[in-house]
This record gives sequence, structure tokens and C-alpha cells, in this order.
Amino acid sequence: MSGQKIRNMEEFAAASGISRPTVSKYFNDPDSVRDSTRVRIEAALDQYDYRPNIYAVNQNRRLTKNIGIVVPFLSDPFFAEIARKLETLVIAAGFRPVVLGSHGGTEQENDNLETLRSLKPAGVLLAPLGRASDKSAVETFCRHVPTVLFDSNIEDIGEAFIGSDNISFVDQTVEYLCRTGEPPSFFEMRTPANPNANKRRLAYLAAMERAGHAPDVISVEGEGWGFEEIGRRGTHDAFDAGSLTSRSILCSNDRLAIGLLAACYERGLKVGRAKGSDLRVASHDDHPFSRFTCPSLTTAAHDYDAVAEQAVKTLFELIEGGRPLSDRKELLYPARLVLRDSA
Amino acid sequence: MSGQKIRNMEEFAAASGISRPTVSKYFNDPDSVRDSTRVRIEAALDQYDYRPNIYAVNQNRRLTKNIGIVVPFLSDPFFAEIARKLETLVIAAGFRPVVLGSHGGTEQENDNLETLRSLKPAGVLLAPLGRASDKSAVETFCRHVPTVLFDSNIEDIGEAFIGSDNISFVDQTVEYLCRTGEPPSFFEMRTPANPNANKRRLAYLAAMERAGHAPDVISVEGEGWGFEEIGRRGTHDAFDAGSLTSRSILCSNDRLAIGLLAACYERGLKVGRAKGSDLRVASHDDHPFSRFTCPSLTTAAHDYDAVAEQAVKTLFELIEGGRPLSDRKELLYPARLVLRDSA
DNA sequence: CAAATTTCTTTACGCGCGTAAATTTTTGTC
DNA sequence: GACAAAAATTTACGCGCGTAAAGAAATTTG
Repeated sequence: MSGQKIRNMEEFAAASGISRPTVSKYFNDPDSVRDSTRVRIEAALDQYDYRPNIYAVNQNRRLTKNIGIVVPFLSDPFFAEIARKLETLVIAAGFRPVVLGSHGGTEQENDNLETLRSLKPAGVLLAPLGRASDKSAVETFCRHVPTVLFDSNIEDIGEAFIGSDNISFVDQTVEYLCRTGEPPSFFEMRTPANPNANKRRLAYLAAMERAGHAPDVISVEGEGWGFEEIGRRGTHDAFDAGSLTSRSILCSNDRLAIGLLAACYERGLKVGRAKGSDLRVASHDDHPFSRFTCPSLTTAAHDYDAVAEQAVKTLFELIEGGRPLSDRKELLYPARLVLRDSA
Repeated sequence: MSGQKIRNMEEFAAASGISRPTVSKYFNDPDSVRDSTRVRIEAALDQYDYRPNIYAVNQNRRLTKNIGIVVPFLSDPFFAEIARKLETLVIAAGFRPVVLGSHGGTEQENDNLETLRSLKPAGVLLAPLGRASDKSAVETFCRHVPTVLFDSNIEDIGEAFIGSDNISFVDQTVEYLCRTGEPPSFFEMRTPANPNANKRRLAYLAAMERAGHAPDVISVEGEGWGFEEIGRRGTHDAFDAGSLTSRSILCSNDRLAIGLLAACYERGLKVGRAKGSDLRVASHDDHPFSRFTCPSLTTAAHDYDAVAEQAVKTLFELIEGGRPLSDRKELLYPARLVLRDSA
């Protein structure tokens, strides 16, 4: 970390006693040069603290080592967490993650895709907004950049989809609730932002039918990504309208459940599986905060790690293969039931 | 959006009938060319959908239009939110935000700073980790890049600090709690990650002395950024040890309070300002989730907008001024008390 | 130890754009 | 309509690096 300042690869090459093209080769793949050469370069490296200019490196390359990671909402700890996992995996693979959040807005999602295109990424991991996505914009993007979708699927767009198996989520929660008490009503947004919500409702209906119970879907109004408030407001409205009579409620996702729990608390209702409770509440996602709700939330957890690892792995296969996968892959991981106090 | 593909500015200039240097000038500042010229360029622009190559644009420039935004923990909705606000303001100013989260790790924070340096940003908005920050690394960085610190101060580092006035936070909550009931005990982490926590404890001690009450600080163990769990665990431990006897608790921050509320719930304690409650709980930050705790959390809110706006404004003054501000500015914004149900 | 192979060096060009200098064209003023 | 000022054009070079080609040097093989 000492010595005079190195301004470019030319000077660094001179300082290390290696030719510039060889140094360039080293930076593109350290293993591509002879051991003795690598040692000399690395010795010079921590003597002079030089790093290739990132812009010069990329401008004359068709593809960079950038990997885009786009999530619909970075303020949602759920997505922040999975973005972090992806980031870590991408770095480990020697690439450079660029994390972008769409803030729940179609325009921002499109902006993010445009930004990424100008970054010439080698590939992109995209969790689309879902219903609010500009399908044609996303499709156009995917035609130009190898893209793996995750979390939320858009049919036939992207080279692959890696996500969680909503049926597995709902089957487990419904089975558990039915086995241990009253069959659940299903609590959801009428116009969910995300296609997973629809799959979960259908899975609920199917599971209830299989079990021989009458389904009961409570759909609450609300737009946008403020799920907690939508759940809270919707719960009050449903109680007021008399449409929420069940003593067993399965929420479409944890954030709605957090709002529902808040509303129940406000109404003085006791939630839990313990005797003397007014109702049981379960949900899906295992949101980072669901451990800290009152009561703690029984939910079905994503296999975060598997989804992240598989998404990254699939993307790199795509990139290295050069060509798109022959057929669009869709990989779904099952849920893991997490029993806590709410049900 | 039609027409043949444009490969570079040369071709685009030809297509629009303007010379390349003038087009270049346009992209650097649309107002720097004659109106009639701008119109022609913009006409061509949406006919051919051309964007200058971002790498070529930046490599031969001492400074880019990039603005780095670094927060200690992107999975914390609090930071995600403020990052979003900053992002929006930076875009509005015609710059290009690059948001990076440090995931609570010193190494990651240093990595982020290194990444930013290679991006040659015009300036950086940095919320440092605090105690865990590598001060000398941050200082070195700040010597090379115009940097405005926010949220968490490090003495004499960066060209300015914009934050919230911890004294105002604590004074308001303490005053409120004293006025409406028992004087509060103060609940905090023994080794907080963030310097604000120390300031809040001192402010609590001062406020209690002024009011003529005996202070009572409950410091719980725990390292890292899992504040909710630290708060929950610490609450149980404190109750078990008999060190938590107060009926009025002021938490250092909302995330600790969320954990404390969870623990109280688990112990069957009723929290709130209503008659019949076992204890009151208030806190600081107005975390996005504090609206949805059970009961909803009385807290002191940051003036998010003012902090974000001032931080961005200060940074741009710095950038445009060319030279560092004569004296390091420290600007603090007062809190706003948010009364909810917990106290 | 000579031949075959791998690795490195030298040389040279190009990427897409910023930018400076000199020149020409356009615009505004009287 | 002549003239000055403003703006656009032409020309030319450079940024820092990737990369190809050809030859020299080092390494491995038999």
C-alpha cells in the first residue's frame, strides 16, 4: 500500500516488471498466467494498490462481469434479505452485483431495466413486480439479456423461473390448521400485486375441497405495497361487515398477517393456539419480522437459501452456456412449516 | 422507438443531422445547445432510442455523475426508506444514485467504499456503521471523495454531517412520559452499534436529572444488528433478574422496542397507556413497522424528509463549490413525537 | 539436449466518447 | 445590410484498456 501512485495499467505493468497485455490477462483471469508471473503481479499489487479502471475495462467489451439483481421492493425486509443472499453468491462467483429496487412502481421497474441495459450485464436476476409489471418491457429486456426470474413468475418470460411452491405452502398450513382445530378461512387482498397470491388462493380452495371442508375466502380492498395497513384496515372492515366470523384464519402472506394481528389487538381479540384464544392466525413467507409479532406468527417458510443458490446457479449456466436453455425451466421449492404461537 | 439500430454517438449524430460534438454537448447539458438544435436531437432521440455508452462517457472524465449512497443495513426498513428518499432526490438533480448496503459488517462497508472509488463518484452520502466502522478507511475515503455523513456521525470525518437531534428525541419522550405517568427507565444495548445510542442515553440521564427524577438504565447484552431479538432476549433476562421493575420504559430505538413488546406479550404483560395496563413503552425512530406493533408504538419520529433533503443539498453545494466547505457543518433536525397506544 | 509446447513480450489497433482549437454558420443588433 | 456575438461544425487527439498477431523466451516432453 505504499510507493508512488499508479495511474494506469501501463504504469502498473512497468512497476511489476510484466508486460501490460499479460497483466490485463491476469485481471481477467488470474489463473490464466503462469504461477511465477501471478506471484510477481500480486506482489506488485499490494505494493502499489492498483485497480483497473472499471469504465475502460467495460467499454470495449460486449459483456461485463455485472450481474443485475432487481427486486420489487427493497424496503421490504423479505426482499432485502433475498437480495443480500443473491449478492453474496454473485460476489463469490467473481461477478459484481448491482442491486436495484423497484419501489413497487412500474416506471421504476422499467427504469431499472433500462439502467441495467446500459450496464451491459452478463445476466440479471429479476423478481418482477408481478401484476404491475410492464410485461412487454420485461419481455423485450429478457430477449437482450440473459435473465432468470425469481419469487414471482411471468409466463414464458425470462430463461428460467426459480421460486417457491405455493401449493406446498398452503397445503402444509391448511393441513396443520385443519388437523389441530377449525378449518381456516383465507384472508387475502382482492387485487394482489403478486401472482403468488392467486396461486395461494387456488391452492387453498383445492386443499379445502380435498379435506371436505367448505372454503371461505375473505378478500380485502387495497392497492399498492402497504400490505400491513391493508391487512389492518381490511380486518377491521371485515369484522365490521360481519364477514369475518371464522376462528381460524390463514393469511395469504405475513405482511397482511402483521396487519391483521394489529387489528385483532386493537379490537381486544386474543390470537393464539392456547386455550382461551379467540382465533388462530397462520400465514406464509416467514417474513423476518414474523418472529416478533404478538403473538409470534405461525407460518410457512421459503427455502431462501435454495431459491437463491438455484437462481444464481441457473443464471451462470445460462451465461457460460452462451445460448439460452433449450426449454424454459421452472423450479419450485417446497415450504417448511414454522410453528409459533399464533396458531 | 423505430428505425435501424444506432451503435454509437457518431451514427446517432448522423441520423439526427447534428455533429457529434454538439450531440455530446447536448447529453452533458441539454440546455447548452440552441433550442432548434435541441428539438432536432430530441426528435431523433425518440425515433432511434439511443443512449450514450455509460462506460465510454465516464472513462475520460475525472468525475462522473454518480452519487454513492451507503447505508449500514439495507434489510432494515428504516434505512431502506431513507435510501429511497435520497435516491429520488439524487435522480431529480440529474445524477445517478448507486445504493449500497453494508449488511452491518466492517468489511462490507470498506468494500462498498472501494467499489465507490472505482466508480469515481461526484460525491457520496454515507451513513456509516458507527462503532464498527473502520475509521481510518472511512477517513481516507473522505479525503478523496466529497462525502456527507448522515444518520450516524463520526467526528471530523466527511465534509458535513446531517442527522437527527438525539437530545430532542429523548427530551420529548421523557417529558411526555413524566408528564403522563411514572418517569421512565431507559432500555438499551450495552454495546450499541451506533453512536446515536450513546447520545440518547446521555440525553436521558440529563433529562431525568433536570426533572428531578432518579434515572434507571437497563443495558442488555447482545452484539450485531439483530436488535429485535436482542431486545426480546434482554427483556426476558431483565425480568428474570429482577432488574426490570419500572412500569414505564423508554427504549433507545424502535427495533429494540419491538423485541421488548414481543417479550412482554410472551410474559402476558399488558402494555399501553390505557388503565389496567402493566407498563408503558415508548421509543425513538418511528420505524416503518412501529405502526403495526401490538400495541402500536409511541415514538419520536425522525424528520426523514428534512434530513434527506439537507444531506443531498449539502452534497451538491460541496460538489458545485469544488472546494470543501470551509468548516465542517453539523446539522441536526428535531424529532416529532408520535403518540400511539403503547404509552 | 533437442523438439514441442506453453507462456510471455512487442506491436498495433480499436472501443465510444470528451474535449480543445480553428473555422464556418447562424443569430441578434443597429 | 453590415457587423459582432453566439452557436455549430470540422478536425484531431486522448482516455485506459481489450485483444489480435507475430515473434521471443521459458517450460515441459521424450
